[in-house]
Amino acid sequence: MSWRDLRSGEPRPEHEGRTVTLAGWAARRRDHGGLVFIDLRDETGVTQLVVNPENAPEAAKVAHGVRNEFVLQARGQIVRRPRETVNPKMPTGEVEVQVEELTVLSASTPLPFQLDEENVDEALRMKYRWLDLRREHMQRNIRVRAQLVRIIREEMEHEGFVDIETPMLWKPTPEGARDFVVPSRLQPGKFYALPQSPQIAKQLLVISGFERYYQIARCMRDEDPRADRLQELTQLDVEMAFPDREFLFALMERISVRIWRECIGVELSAPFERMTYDESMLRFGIDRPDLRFGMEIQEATDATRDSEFGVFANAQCVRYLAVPKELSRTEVQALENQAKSWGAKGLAYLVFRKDGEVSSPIAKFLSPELLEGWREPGHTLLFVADEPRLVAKVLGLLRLQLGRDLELVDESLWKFLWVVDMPSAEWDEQQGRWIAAHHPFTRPTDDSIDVFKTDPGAARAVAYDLVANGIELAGGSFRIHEPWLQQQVFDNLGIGADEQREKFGFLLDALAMGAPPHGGIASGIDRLTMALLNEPYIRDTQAFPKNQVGYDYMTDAPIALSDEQLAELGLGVVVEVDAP
RNA sequence: GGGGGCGUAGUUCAGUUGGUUAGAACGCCGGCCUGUCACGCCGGAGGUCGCGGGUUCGAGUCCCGUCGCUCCCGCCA
Repeated sequence: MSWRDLRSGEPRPEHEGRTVTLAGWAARRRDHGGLVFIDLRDETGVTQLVVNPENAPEAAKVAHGVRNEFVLQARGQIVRRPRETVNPKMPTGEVEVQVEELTVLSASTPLPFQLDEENVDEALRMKYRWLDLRREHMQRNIRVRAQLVRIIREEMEHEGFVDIETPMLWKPTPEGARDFVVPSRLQPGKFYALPQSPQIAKQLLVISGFERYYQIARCMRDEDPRADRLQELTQLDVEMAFPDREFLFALMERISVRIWRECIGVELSAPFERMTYDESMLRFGIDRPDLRFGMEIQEATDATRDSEFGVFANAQCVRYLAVPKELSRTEVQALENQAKSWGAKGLAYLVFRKDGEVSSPIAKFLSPELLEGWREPGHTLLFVADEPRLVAKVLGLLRLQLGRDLELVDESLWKFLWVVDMPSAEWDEQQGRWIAAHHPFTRPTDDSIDVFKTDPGAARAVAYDLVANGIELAGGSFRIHEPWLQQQVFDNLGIGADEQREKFGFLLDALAMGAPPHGGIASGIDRLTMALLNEPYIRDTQAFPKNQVGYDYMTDAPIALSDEQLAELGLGVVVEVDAP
């Protein structure tokens, strides 16, 4: 049977006189005792039903009993509304349906929250996600996400990339993020891992002769979620043989331009700007700079080397932000607390007041020439003195926070850029060793291969990130295709020969059997949607997200397993935890 | 693991210096209503103020603890 021959967003004056059947949800009922109006909603829009007891007494009886979110089917005639009752606010506002038959296809209990309510507690929204998703805002997010994936697929297919699925059950790897592990019934006591990314699989596919691979891939990482990152994510995963960085950049730029144009009607200018990692860290204190506002980090290490202020004179690095506001002591105090929570030991400041005065507890330690050089009336200089990486981090975070708080950010802008010449390795404070900055398969630049031995921090990789408005949208690299080089990089990272064999033997074997030069890029679909729609929370780009501790309000997952299930898997639970 | 914020009807919130029976709006229930579109009008139900302890004649309010959520740092190759 046919449920409807017209959808709720469609009725127009040209349909006048047609008898149609509509079906959808009762968004709102206005019951006048006699006449009843019902706004019928489906995914295409809303149409007003009018039920008149004089014409349709049975339908009127049904209509009186309709409540919010009942699912209805209505048969009736499309009529032009009397001129004074036209509703210009709705696309179908010139017409309405005079209902002859009204059927309740499905009732609804009273709702835990109203669909048009704002600021509803997120836990409640998640518990009743099927209601939450009915809201216009969420419908838009999920649909735009689908649209963006469609554009990506079109572009990838157009360039001859082949869509290949890779396993969800893979080998646990201690490098990188924590794995979600999966026990095995047929192999008791052994475990798979859910993929953090299809990184090795896609390299193997290119080695297999699929010169251009792509996948819209699900990835899982057992790390703490944030507003902009979740344990489960979806990424566009790309790999190609005989890689060409310019080709990959142009491809991603083409995809970005189409997405911004077709989804939100914004025209991006490509090619995107490029900036080296070092420059980004120096000027913005972060590897994904937000270029929508200035207030760049300023260098003061040499200038303060001989100052009488011991903190400056003795510090490895002194840098500052020139904040375009005379901050109060209270404001500076709050910022200092913030800075301390990020690891700074303190926050020195100079306020250049508009009246020409300088107010600062440290001014007396600084030479008049220095102060004159910095003088900028109406500004507050915020200094951090420490080792360079910490200085960059703290000032970078302060810059972002002040950019938001002082509304320095021009929200109308879209500032895309490529960050290039990424470092090869990073010092891991906790482990006390160098670890791969991107991943251990990333290709060092030719002259970095030897540099690593003497100065690991200076070694660069053929790696790049795509950044928009301070959000990392994509990241990729060229990979190592020579077994000897891969072994050497493993060596450099302190992964011994036995460990290499045990964890990555299959990769080393594959590299030894005709592996072409290859490289690629990956782009988080959730993050992309978030950036595109200016959504503050990445959760609202997924249909069924989990909360900050990985809990699913709707299904109650994760749950404890029964003793039988555990026994079958050969598992025992050591730590008893209460259900959330 | 650490720091900040929040927790009061179904929902969103208010609740003064600690002081009568904890309020409003929306939603829900009943009644009236034939041109509304956030329909309107009348009436009603609905609360362990997250939980536990303390101070006090008296605690939603103050103190301590705890739980939960959220934002951030760590972590996220």
